[in-house]
Amino acid sequence: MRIGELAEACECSPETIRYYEKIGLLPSAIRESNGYRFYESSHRKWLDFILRSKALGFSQNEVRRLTDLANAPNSTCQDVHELIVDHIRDVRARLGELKQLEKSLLRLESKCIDETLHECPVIDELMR
Amino acid sequence: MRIGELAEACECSPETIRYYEKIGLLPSAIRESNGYRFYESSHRKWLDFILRSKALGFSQNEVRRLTDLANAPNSTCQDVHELIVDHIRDVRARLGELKQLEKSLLRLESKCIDETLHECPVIDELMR
DNA sequence: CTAATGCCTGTAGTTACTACAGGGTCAAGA
DNA sequence: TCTTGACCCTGTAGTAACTACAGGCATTAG
Repeated sequence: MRIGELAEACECSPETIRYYEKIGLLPSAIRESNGYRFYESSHRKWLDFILRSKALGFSQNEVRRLTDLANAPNSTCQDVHELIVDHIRDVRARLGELKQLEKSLLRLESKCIDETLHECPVIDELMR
Repeated sequence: MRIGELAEACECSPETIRYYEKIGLLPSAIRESNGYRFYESSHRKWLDFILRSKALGFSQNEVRRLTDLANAPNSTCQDVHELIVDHIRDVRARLGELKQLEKSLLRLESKCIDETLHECPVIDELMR
């Protein structure tokens, strides 16, 4: 299949596919005689793998490590486990920050009532 | 004070200050005869305002809207309130996504046990 | 006098793409 | 036969929000 079909099948854009190839995340496509990229089902699997990993919040770098692990015959499941545990820690850290943020914002919001700006308590507090 | 002092006082880098000036978020500094930037306490207040807003997760664009509101004499506190409510909605959306992510990752992680990669259930699932 | 700071401008790099510009390819319709 | 439209190609620039130089003055302490 060509890039447009693959893009539709995986629900991403052709630009994204070309980009992943360029940065070496996706193996290069074979070329038709006219220069068009040609893909087989293995490419689709690979791209799906990448997109699913991204959907789980893994960065490009982490996805690269995952694909490397998937390809290395002498790596262990333990390595994958570590990657996931690290990532869960990151996600939890971000969750904590966001919860804190939500609390601060709610406190700020509760101070905000319909008045003229000159007495706006939010601006006052931010300005201190 | 000079840029280094201001940076220390506000706990950010001189580069960040120059950057904020460049994009028009922070009013331009007066220059000493040698070309060095010179700041007064009003600049410090302004920079603090920006940094506090950022700490609350507001984007540059939102911070700009906040500073505009703080400067416009005929705007109402209602406008500020709207900005905050919008932002709270964003934060909550991100919180929801992250929680979902955490759940998926934990499910994945629970499948991961110490085995050789050939049977790694995580890779299998991502590859499908 | 010189070395160490601190300051200046301007550019490039970061992440993960997206959006062109300017061109080639190919099948179907007038 | 010609042209129109839908694809495809490469390469570059833009996004957010900075950070990190490179290359060069200014000032001050020893």
